[in-house]
Amino acid sequence: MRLSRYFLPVLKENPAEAQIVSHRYMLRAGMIKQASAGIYSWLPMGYKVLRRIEQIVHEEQARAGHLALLMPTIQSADLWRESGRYDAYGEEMLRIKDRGGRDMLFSPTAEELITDIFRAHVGSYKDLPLTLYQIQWKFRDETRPRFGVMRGREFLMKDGYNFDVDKDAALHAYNRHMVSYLRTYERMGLTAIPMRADSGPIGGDDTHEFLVLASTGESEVFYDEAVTQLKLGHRDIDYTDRAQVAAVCKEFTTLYARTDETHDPAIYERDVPAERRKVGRGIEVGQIFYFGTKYSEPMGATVQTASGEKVPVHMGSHGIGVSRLLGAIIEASHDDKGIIWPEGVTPFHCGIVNLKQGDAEADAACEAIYAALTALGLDPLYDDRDARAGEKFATMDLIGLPWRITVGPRGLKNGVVELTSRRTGESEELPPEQAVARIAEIYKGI
RNA sequence: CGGGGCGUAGCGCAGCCUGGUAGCGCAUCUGCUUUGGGAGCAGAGGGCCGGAGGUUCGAAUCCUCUCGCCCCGACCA
Repeated sequence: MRLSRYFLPVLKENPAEAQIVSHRYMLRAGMIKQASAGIYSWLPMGYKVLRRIEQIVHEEQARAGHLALLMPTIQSADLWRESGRYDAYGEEMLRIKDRGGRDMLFSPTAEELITDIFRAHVGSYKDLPLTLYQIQWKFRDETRPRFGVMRGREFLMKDGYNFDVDKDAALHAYNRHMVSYLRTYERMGLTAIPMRADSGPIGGDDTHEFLVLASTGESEVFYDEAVTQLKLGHRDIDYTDRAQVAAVCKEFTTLYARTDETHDPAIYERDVPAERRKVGRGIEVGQIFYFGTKYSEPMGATVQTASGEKVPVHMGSHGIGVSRLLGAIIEASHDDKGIIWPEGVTPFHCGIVNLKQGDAEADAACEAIYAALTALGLDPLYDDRDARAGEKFATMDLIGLPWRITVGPRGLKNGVVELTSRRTGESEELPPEQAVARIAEIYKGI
């Protein structure tokens, strides 16, 4: 993409309403525009990152054997009356009447609808296990939306639902989700720690929240410092292997890590050596639940077992806050100049800064680098504006592309361009072809 | 939902107390000069001051109502 042809309305000054860094930078980098309280338009660059995050979520869900589908945002109240949640959910649910006076709602979550789909089409234990998920907009009419996309009223969420024949199988689904989530967050450059949590209105016995440590987080967290060192890495995982998946979960949930809701000082002090006890704040970027037959029983979602008996299926639900992740990633990765995108989610793989637009040699060198990167399947952003170097650098720093190739007459005289890491600020001079090769190398396998 | 605050040009703000026909910086457009970290000079365009009533000869400014947004707290898969 050429910046002169792109829509990137960057702001030089901080918008008054933005209090936290991710909100400020998302507005300043031209990623979002507020439409009303807690509701945002996603401008091209914000939308690009959003889609990138979605894609990672999809890929990791597919790897775990889960199936994508899409359910409507507007749902009939009838199903919600059946589960009893139409009255129980409260003011957070946006209620609407259609022209026929029928009660409708904007879905805050989809247990009812997915259960309805399941009971209509599945009747045998042979069809299990089954895990269906979607990435769809949700609406929760929060009394006080804030922090930009971190706590909006409308937000994009991945919500998944597993259906299993018994509790053991459902707990395997739970574990499978935990592992797939760990991998998902790691690919985005995040350290998200699973913490034992409260089940809240969804109900159920087992639930973990995934927290990204950040000083602006809404939850207070207590943890063993060693938990932040755990890494899934590229290890091979067979998601159908119950023992292997359970072992990974054990590895990641044995060390103490809890939110203030479930924090137990006695256990904390008993199990965590004093020098490793950490108290901080975290951003909740996902949660997984096992809730058994809470919805399948009242809604009649049953399967026949091998012995011909009809039993309610065991279910769980699993969410990732996709739009919130943008905020969380920025909170976890920025400096005083702007965003620093991890390679896994960056909107463009690298920036090309032409220091002297209009100079025949510099223009030609930039075009050649642009073409070479594009030919390799990479997506560069070429700042071809007729602007001064300082402005181009400031823009690149703000929007946070992890790598920058700087091209100017001075370097070209010696046959070199500059390759700069946004994260470390370190620069290296090398011939254009080598710079291109280095970028290609960096993104191999990401 | 309780408490506090703010709506004036695309963004950031001043003017309001003490009514007299709207201003600054950045951005935008034109021209010239510049060109390795948000350039300089000269010129130009852009706002019925959130909305509706009221007081007044006259309202951005005073009064009433209303809408929107932000902050702290409560709330929150």
